[in-house]
Amino acid sequence: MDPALTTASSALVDETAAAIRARIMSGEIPIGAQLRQAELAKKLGVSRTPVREALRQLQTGGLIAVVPNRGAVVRVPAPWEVREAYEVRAELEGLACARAVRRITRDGLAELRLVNELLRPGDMPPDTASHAANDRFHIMIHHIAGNERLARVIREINEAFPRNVSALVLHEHPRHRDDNFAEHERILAALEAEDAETARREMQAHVIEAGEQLARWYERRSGTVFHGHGHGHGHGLA
Amino acid sequence: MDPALTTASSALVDETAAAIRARIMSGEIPIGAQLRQAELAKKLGVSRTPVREALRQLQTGGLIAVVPNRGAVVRVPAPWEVREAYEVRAELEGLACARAVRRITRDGLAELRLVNELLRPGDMPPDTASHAANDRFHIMIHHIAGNERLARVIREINEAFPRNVSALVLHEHPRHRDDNFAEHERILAALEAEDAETARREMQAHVIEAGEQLARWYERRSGTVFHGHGHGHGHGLA
DNA sequence: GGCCCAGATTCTGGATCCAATCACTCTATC
DNA sequence: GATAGAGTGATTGGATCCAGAATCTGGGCC
Repeated sequence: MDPALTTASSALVDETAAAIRARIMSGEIPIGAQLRQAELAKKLGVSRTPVREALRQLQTGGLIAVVPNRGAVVRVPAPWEVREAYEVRAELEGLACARAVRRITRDGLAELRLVNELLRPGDMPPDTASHAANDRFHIMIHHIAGNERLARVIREINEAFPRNVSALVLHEHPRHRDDNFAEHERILAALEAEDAETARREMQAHVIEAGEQLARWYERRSGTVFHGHGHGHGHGLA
Repeated sequence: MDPALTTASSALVDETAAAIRARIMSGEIPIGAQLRQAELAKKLGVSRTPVREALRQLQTGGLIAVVPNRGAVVRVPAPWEVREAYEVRAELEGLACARAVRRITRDGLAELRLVNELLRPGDMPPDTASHAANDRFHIMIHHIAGNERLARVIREINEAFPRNVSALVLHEHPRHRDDNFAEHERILAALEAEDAETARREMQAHVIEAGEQLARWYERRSGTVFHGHGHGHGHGLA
């Protein structure tokens, strides 16, 4: 990638941070769960020091919250936070799309279509693989846009919310998958037509819609689930 | 502010990070300088542990680069990095402006004008105070926009580049100050006219222009200065 | 029977210790 | 005289130690 932005660091902390982030993203460590340093250290086979620095990194990213003398917890996003973040993301993904129109090649467009075909309704059962394809569709556009900072900021926003929830939302109703696919198709059409403004608008609407679904999920969750009383129930680290 | 996004953490590391960041931002620690943990710890009156975690935080922000086993240095931004970052920032500040149009009050507008008056050409000599006023002008708009995530992302982008350089650029030529003031005036006019699209466009152009000036400064620097703070052939010293 | 206070346990956060890595220097050889 | 190599010094990174804070439990009191 880019040697300037790729802060290599000391490997161990970055690997530790990546490992913890992955477990949160996959839902293995659920939102609201306590992150005990000693437990993570033992599980990952390192001492507490790298774990502490890794947690600090994740805290900066906003994925977890560290309260003084009380440790770290996986943040439970409030619905308004999701809407705020996705409004920002929509603007940025719109920009990425507008830039991509001027830079995309025929091969790139074909590849993009290929990825989106994986999301065509009816083709496959709702699983995590199709959600990965969904991510890849967006990431490919960021790459085509050719602005590393832009891609990085979007990625940082996404990393503030566990992906398993997004996957859940995408698949909880067939309607969502159908809409998602159709929106992607409209974006592809605008890219092919080299219509930057339409591409931007379609992508913005697409992201806002996804954010709204996600926000509604968190709304339902806060309405139905007692978030609290988490005194050492299984932690889920296996 | 917001208890959810304000990751309070353990105070000491955050204070340490803020202190180091401030020294870099002010130019007291120049770009390219080595950041030795023991030295910083002694200077700040803490042990190396909080310093290490603070450096990790700053690394995540992109202000410094940490190379394994070789310590941290204040990053020297490449011109293309500045242009990339400011293109993203322009988009986001444009969004902030568009949102602000729909939310600003008469009092808010008056306050904004007052701050910008501090930047009127001829009123004061080029010093850091006027650059602080410049920052405040933008931050006030972010606040009025009422999207904390948006404000935070913009702030994070700004914190990737030392502010003293921005101040330097703003004042290195009277022309820059004049342009800067005039652009702010156009933004204010659009805000007062409740013309969201014009406000957005003016702010975008304003930020892009500032980014271009900053990028040019780094271009000149890399052309004239040995970057590497060269002890390359200095073995005969002392 | 419920509430409040005190002690003990657990965990985080700061400091210190030690090993490993890297840079720099001095020397020996070509 | 220049270059390659070994040795030494400095600095980072990982592990351990210790103190402070919070929580949980148990007992006493109302």
